[in-house]
Amino acid sequence: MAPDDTRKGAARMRDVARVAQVSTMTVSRALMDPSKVSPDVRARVAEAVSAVGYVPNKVAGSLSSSRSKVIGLVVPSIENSLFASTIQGISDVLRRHDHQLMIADSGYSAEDEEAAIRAFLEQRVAGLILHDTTHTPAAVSMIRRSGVPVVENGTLTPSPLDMVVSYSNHDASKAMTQHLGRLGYKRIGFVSLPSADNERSRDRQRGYKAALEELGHDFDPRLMLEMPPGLASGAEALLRLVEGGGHPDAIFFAGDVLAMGATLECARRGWPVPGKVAIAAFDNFDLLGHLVPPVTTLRLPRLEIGRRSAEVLLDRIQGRSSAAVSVDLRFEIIHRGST
Amino acid sequence: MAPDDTRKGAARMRDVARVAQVSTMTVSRALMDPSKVSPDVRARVAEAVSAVGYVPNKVAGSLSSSRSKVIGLVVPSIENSLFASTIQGISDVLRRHDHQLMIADSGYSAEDEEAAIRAFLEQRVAGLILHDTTHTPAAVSMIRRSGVPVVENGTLTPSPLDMVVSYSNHDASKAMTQHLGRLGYKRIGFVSLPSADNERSRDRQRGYKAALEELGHDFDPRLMLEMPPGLASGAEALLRLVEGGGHPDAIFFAGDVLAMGATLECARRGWPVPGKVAIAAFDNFDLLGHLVPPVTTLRLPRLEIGRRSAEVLLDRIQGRSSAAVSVDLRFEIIHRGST
DNA sequence: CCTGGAAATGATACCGATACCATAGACGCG
DNA sequence: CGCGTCTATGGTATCGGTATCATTTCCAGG
Repeated sequence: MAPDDTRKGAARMRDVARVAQVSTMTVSRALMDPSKVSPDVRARVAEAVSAVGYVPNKVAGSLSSSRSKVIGLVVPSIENSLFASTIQGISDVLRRHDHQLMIADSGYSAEDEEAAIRAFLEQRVAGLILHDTTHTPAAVSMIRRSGVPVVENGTLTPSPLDMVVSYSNHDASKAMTQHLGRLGYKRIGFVSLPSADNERSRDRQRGYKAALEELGHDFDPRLMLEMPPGLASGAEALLRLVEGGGHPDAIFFAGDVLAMGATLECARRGWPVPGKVAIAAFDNFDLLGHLVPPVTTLRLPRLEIGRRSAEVLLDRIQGRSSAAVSVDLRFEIIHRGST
Repeated sequence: MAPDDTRKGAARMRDVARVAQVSTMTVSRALMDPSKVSPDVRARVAEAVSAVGYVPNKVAGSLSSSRSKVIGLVVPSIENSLFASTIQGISDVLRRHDHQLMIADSGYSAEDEEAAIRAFLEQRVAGLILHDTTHTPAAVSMIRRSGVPVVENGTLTPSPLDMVVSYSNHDASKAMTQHLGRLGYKRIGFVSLPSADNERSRDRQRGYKAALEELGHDFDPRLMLEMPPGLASGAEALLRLVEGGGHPDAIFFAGDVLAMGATLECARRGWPVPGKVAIAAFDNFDLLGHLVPPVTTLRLPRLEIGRRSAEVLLDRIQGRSSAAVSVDLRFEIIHRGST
């Protein structure tokens, strides 16, 4: 059967070429870099493209040019809304630069992260953004061999794979603890997520202890707790610390939505905040500002982390930079009624 | 220069083939369908793969086989945590089936949705999941011509592009309104998102009116409002309705976090809920159950929508189904203290 | 012992673009 | 007027796999 216009399936570049009466090479140029083609031809190609309903095949394009416009992102959990802002920031920048975003979640497991990374490398992504800063050895070696640029953004790790964009969890935690100290609180409790596989969590704990030391407070293990994330978990942590013999006059919740759960629990019990106990949070959910009382927290540059991650990655990909990059973004304390 | 083991760049299948002393075709088979090669060869190939650090190139594979394992998802906003559960559900199922997820957001604009769809089709995705049910004509025609299977899941639209997985916004809205009626509320207010480009919002409005009719209540335009999403917006809606002459004794907030903003505003003002006004919500943020008072809301199958969307899409892609699919998922009313 | 067919493997074309180099014409300048 | 140079365009190899068909080997069954 001779090829004709009625063939099934998507139109290919050669169909456009035939209609426009030029070679495929010229069509390719007309689409990639119109300045290299005469206005006349450019118009004929444009016409032919819409006539045949041509949708370029980037798979073939990527293979041929060994370039891709896809970025792979691995977050611990998609459902956790804390990451949503960062993802949005990445997405915004990528869209502006005509790149695509692939997402996978590791479920907080380094093995699943490795699998996700492998899948992305198989897709020959142009770059990777990883939230976590701890990886399996296999993942590290795959990434190294592939030569793909990487941005990590969970915390300002001292030994990055490649580039880092984050804020310092240590400094933020320390700053908030000192803030509480300066407000006159003497027995400052601290609740974080489990630190076992979580460098961020460890950084926050170290920051807390560093601040206590500078404040001249003794560290009291009865005032420190690790809890899984969640509203109920925050409420439970509150009760355990308040009734646990440590007699806290303030508690700093450095983990996902824990502070919210604790504040709501106080409301349910009618405990005055900060009368009974002061509460400070780590995450900047806007909701915290609307609770009664509004909760003191940190403003973390989550959207900015996403944006900058995408930007430094694109810079590297497009050869505008080659140096090691480490971007330390600012955080800020938002003082509110709860402390 | 003769090819040798020290060449730069990623190892290719032919490198594996050389080391394993077989043809590339055999390597391909050993990786794709091990049952088609002898155990001996299978072992040699496996060894060679790790020896050279081979990472298959799916770009080349997709081009050659004209199959892909990438699914494209377009949501109105990534940052909006309501979609996060759905995305998580999709991601979970895709991971189990060895597929990848590409995400784009439309920023609630049909034009941007079209651009995202075009980009996905250029990547030759195997399937599309779209949250919205209204699309530009160009988007519709591109999708049709491409033959790519599509799932829409914003609402149970009567005229889907292809497959639908959702719950009925109309029925859910009606059910909640009737619930309020049965509780004895006589002047039920209703706040939704702008309906102009939003079929979901329109469905909810129609459900509200249908319920009023069945309850024998007259529709009072002073009791109905459209507001943009957001906490502050919910607070404002509350004030406008309460002080607007409609004298509501209950308000049903059928839009993102509006109910939360309203409930928190009541707390700030010391208005008893439901003494001053009862409040019901549409979205099932778990937070709503922890407010004081806990807020009556709907349990919507967000995670399930994601899972089922991915499942029906994969079924179609893998040829296990071809019929039109419309999955109507259940919702549920969670009665709490606010009503 | 011959033959048919299944199992294992290989040779080669091809997927749909882009890279690279060649070529034809136009134009400027000594 | 000849030559170099630049612009616009095309021919062809190639990216790294998979599809298809051919080939070889081996064994069962008559």
